[in-house]
Amino acid sequence: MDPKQENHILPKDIIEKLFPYELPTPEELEKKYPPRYLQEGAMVTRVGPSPTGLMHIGGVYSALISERLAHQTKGVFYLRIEDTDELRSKAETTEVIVKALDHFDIPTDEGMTISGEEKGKYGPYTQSARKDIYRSMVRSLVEKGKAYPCFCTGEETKAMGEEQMKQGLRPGYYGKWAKWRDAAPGDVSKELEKGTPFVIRLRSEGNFENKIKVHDLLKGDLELSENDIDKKILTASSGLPTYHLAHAVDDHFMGTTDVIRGDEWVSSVPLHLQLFDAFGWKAPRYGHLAPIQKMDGGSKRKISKRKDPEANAMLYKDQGYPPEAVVEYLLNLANSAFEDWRKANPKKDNREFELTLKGLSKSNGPLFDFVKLNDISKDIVSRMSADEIYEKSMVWAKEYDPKLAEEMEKNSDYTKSIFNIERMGEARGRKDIGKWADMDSEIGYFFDPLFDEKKPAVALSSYGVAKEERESIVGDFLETYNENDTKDEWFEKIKDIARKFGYAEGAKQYKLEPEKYKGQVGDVAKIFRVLLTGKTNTPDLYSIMKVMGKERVVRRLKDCDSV
RNA sequence: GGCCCUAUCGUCUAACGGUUAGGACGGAAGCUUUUCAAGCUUUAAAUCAGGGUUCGAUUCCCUGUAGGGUCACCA
Repeated sequence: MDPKQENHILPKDIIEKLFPYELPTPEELEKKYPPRYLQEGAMVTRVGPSPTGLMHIGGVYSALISERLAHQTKGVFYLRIEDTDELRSKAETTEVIVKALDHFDIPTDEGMTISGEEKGKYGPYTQSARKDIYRSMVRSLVEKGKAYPCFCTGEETKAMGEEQMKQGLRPGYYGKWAKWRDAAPGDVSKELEKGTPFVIRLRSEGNFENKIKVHDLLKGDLELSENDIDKKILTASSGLPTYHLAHAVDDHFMGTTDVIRGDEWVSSVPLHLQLFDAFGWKAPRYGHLAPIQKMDGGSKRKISKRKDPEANAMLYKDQGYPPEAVVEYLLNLANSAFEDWRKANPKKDNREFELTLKGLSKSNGPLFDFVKLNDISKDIVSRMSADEIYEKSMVWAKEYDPKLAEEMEKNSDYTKSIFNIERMGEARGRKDIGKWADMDSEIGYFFDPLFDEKKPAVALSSYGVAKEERESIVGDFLETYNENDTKDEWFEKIKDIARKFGYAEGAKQYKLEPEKYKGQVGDVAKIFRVLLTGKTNTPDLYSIMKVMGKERVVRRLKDCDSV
């Protein structure tokens, strides 16, 4: 042992008082959590959210990347609940996290499950249940003189930081500011006697002037200063570790090989390396992800749990985005080659896309783009069958739009034929529904009770046609309307009406000689469309009439008198 | 403010030091037996600025500028 360090080792009896617990020894822990036997190249990754009641979309993003990397290499992906913040953690909200991962189909091999039980041999997977492990490891550090107790109060350290700032110094517990670093054992005893609360700090041997080279999986080679701050690693009274210690201890005993985490940890890497080194462990590889950002006023900023609803992963469920749409959007952010892959393999499961470390984009923080998400989502829905849409949207509607769900359920065959419009026999359907929350506006009018609610909107729609003319047009149509007409026959009748009332029978003729006509056949069709649906943009009108059935069509058209 | 990282169309991003700087979303235009959507065709749109190094720089170096991160607690 380094003789210099030996001088700082506290007497045994003091260490006993520091840790008056029955604790496992590090050797016992090593035995209990042996190395994992995995094939060469297998990655062990994890996601470590804190249970604050919300799952952040960024958490889903890093979980997704971690999960894909692990499973593509036949490794292990696990969930660890990081609830070491007593004030903010709410135990019951672990469920939120588990459900979110389940919703986005990000399967975990170990950790808390949806049934509320833990699986895996490296548990417990909740940090608050691992206090003895942290205490044991911190004690071993103290025994080696690599950590020590500090009795400063929060106010004291705060005041110290302010003083340092005032003097233009780097704030932090280091150098001569590290009051308890070399305290005499007697002073320590005295405080212990008094029962002064204390924390354990790492005795840093680093020098801020020294640079270390770190290879980041995502950012490449980085040059960082050594850590010289005696960081707090354990709150003695609660036995709870700080993130830093918990990270080192847990990721070591749980066998993590690759840590994918947020950007905000980059500057802590030297500390973490120091910690692994102090324990004599091999550090994992690190990959730091830039945060997803949004535009706020004129500048970019990280999307925040508190201010931005879109930060909440469950928002996307509430809105009825198919989970795979969100996943594919995130995959695309992670690696833009995904887009090309998807184009080349429209039908494949996105799991077949290989997310390589090399391909991960070195983004500096992408802006969340809802327009793009919508496009991806519409594409995914357009590839679903009518039955699939029915099933999935039903699950959503039951929770979020009971009225719509009721109608859909009562009229299931009718609803499916609605979804089949411009979908039957096509490779892909209309690209109009992006999220289930769109359903009410996109197809709600098919159901009489929902259509009735929209009537005021129908009345407001401008037809561009005088009421009398509109009524004669509708009257003419009803005289010859036969619901068994083929599309061509049906369209001929519409054209007849158009001609009769002075409209061009096609857009082309109208464009050639606009002065000769009142409008074109599309304007005539629009009258029927608005009367039937309350909208100016809908799927193919002929199909709509077919699906609605004669009775409903006639009723709604006749209704035009009252509109 | 110190330190670290980053800088390509509006957005997400490609491009061994040699490309007409590519793609996607969005925009615009056109085509299509009715609207809307899709589809197809076309199109506008970018290397932050200034200095180097080099035959040649989006790419390497320096400076500036801008953005992000971090520096008390929390994770």
